[in-house]
Amino acid sequence: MSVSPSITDDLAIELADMFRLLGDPSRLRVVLTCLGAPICVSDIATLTRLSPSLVSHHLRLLRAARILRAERLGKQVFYTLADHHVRCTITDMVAHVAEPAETIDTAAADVNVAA
Amino acid sequence: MSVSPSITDDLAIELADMFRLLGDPSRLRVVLTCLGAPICVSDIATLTRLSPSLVSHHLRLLRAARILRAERLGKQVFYTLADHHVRCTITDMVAHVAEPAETIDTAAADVNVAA
DNA sequence: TCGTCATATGAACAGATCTTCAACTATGAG
DNA sequence: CTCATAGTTGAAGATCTGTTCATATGACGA
Repeated sequence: MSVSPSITDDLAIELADMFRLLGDPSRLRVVLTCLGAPICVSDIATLTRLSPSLVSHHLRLLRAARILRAERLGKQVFYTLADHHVRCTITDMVAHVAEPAETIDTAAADVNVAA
Repeated sequence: MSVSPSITDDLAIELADMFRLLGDPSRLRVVLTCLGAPICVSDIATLTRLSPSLVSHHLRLLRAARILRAERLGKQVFYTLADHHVRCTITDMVAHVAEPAETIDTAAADVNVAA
């Protein structure tokens, strides 16, 4: 249930890299645009109201992190989510921001600090 | 199933804020330290090998974003995850970085683009 | 081949942000 | 009250990062 008994620093860095990529509003909007059917760069730019250049810069980072996947069809390149874990991650975070009143955590009941 | 038909820019900004907070290695390590039982600031500092001052700075941001929750017991302040959505978010992202070979997405199967 | 559309890339600047250091508040013991 | 411990806060600086502009690549049609 818990993420892991002990998470190495390397994993923490890798994890942080992923979250950091989703942590920019413009770049996140690019990702959100790719939640549905595969979409080409110019359409992403139109929907997000970002310049094609900027979109391309962001797409390169998202591709490198395997958050998005690219596929060329003729002149256009279509982008989709690389795997469903990213979708779940975003869904969970949406649930978090959507429930401001929910502060009662079920887990971590007893205070048992080792040292 | 999908996150939402259309996500507003405000939500995107709010979402990005959350991800950005998890996007720093030091700050993420602070959060990871709080995955288990409530833990006090000095213990977080020891485990993460960060200065108490820096830990406190990070904790303030994480508290403000309702990622962590604080509770005072005597001189010490104990921190825990504010809700389970954050735990899920991290778990999903761990799954993402742990499975580099998984590039076949179950959703978004057919490429059905007009253009 | 040439021209055009779609996308990608590199350099450079402005703005944000992580970290440190010092000083400050709060709680409890003697 | 005084002291020590635990934690917080503010300012300042070095670093990183998002964005823009200009240029380059790739693909298709004439």
